[in-house]
Amino acid sequence: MRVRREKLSQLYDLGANPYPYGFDRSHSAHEILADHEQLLGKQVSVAGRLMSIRGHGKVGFGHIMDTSGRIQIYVRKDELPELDFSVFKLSDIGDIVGVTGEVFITRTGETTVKAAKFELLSKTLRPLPVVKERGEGDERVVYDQFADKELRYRQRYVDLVVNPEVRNVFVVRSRVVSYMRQFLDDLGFLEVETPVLQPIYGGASARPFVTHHNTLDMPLYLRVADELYLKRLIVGGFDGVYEISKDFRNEGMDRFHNPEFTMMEVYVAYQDYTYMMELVENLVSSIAQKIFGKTELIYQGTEIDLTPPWPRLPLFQAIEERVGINLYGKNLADLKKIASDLGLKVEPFWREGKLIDEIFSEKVEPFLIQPTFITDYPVELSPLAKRHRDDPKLVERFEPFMMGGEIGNAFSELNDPIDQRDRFLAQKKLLELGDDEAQMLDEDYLRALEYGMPPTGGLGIGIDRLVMLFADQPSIRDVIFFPQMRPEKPTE
RNA sequence: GAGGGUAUAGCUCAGCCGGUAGAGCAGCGGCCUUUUAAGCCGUGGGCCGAAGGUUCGAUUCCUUCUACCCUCACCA
Repeated sequence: MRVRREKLSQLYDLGANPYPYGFDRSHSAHEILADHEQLLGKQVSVAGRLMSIRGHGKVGFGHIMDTSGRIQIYVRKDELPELDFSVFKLSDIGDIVGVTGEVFITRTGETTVKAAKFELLSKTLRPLPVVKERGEGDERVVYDQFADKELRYRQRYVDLVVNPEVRNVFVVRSRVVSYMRQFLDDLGFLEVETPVLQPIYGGASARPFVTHHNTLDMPLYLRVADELYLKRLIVGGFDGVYEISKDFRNEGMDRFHNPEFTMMEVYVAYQDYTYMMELVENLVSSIAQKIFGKTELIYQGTEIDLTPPWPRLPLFQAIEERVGINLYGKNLADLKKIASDLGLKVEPFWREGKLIDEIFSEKVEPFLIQPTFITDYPVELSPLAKRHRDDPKLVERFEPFMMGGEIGNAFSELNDPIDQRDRFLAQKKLLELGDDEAQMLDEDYLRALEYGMPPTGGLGIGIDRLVMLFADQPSIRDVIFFPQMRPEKPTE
């Protein structure tokens, strides 16, 4: 770094401005490579980060990288102003530069810009980890990777510069969200925003983050879900609303969980959960269609076929197929015995719903690789879902599973205010029993339901997990720019 | 929370059975007017994660701590 600062003052001495105000680009690197036949001999301007330098005395080569890709540049002492050549000589890998000159093809056949002007656009003071590559495609060997995962997550800006495939993950992420938005807009749904800071949290079983508002002198919770506010908007008369936003859950972190994560929730009046199933499979498969041009993809070496319709499998049937026991109607003692016979560590305070859920997550979920809707959950697991039309012990709920994990949650929304109050009261009991994830009773939400909510289908989809699928990434940290980390130790 | 792993140069890593460190790349200086992991010559660079212990002597063995990674648990 000291050396770079010296170079900086040398640049000032030469009369060069290491931090100018702009640069007019005529082409991106990719455009020049793609159009090189038309552009041969023509003047172009490109700008980007200098990723390699090969000096040869009075000549030099280098590659500059912009968002679109890399292009080689060629600098000859006798073909550009003396100042520019001196500036080139003082350049380091990582510097941001602009080059103007004509396109030609080198002896070795690479399309290259021969500099008539070489301008420094921003001098770097920290050395960039240098990645060198040799070969193409499968033969490609990368040297000196910026490989330390911790550093890559902490200094994502460096990761993005040095590891181009990382940038692509986030391009995919952006496209997934944008196609999703387009899909929902095309259905005529309204994108809305609801409070992140909530006096009462609800809509999911999860521990919240708590904060405090000074003026009102009251605790506020960061939302764990958007659900209850979006349904208030359905009460208010919108036929379809959706929100794409961050939710916050004060829970553990692993490759499927980050304390803040992105959720899409959509609510549609006059529809039920069967409509939402079709919506999910059409939404996901159409995103695949737009990204890959087909509805199959490879995730971590396994082919996943997203072509609708996806199988619908009732929860109890799914368990029975895997475990060989039908858990429906079993009492608490039976369930405990079955669970421990299956090798699960049973906690004494678990109730029927929790036991069924545990058996399912342990024995069935990991095997749900291909997209599958698991349907019809026990009522005690789902305080906001409407009872099943054929069986009051179940609710009309489904979760889409794939890659051995859940990517969403949906139901026919409970709009009976009296039943809803009873469910809240049951949750309250759980809360008192020590279940710190049980939901709070929300009087205002009940009041909204008492004003009448139409039959409604609702759905939440975990965007991060969907992006993991589409970008073929093994961890949620790989699809979040700045995943949560412990604070850095104050060094330096 | 439990178990395992890792921590050595800017980066990636080597360093056996204890004798205070090495490679490639990057850096710096030089030569080189079509190179592409450019080449050639030269050169600087390390509190071997922290603290303690064993020992004549610790990067190496032991303990503790810290950070990160992985697996499990928790968390749908």
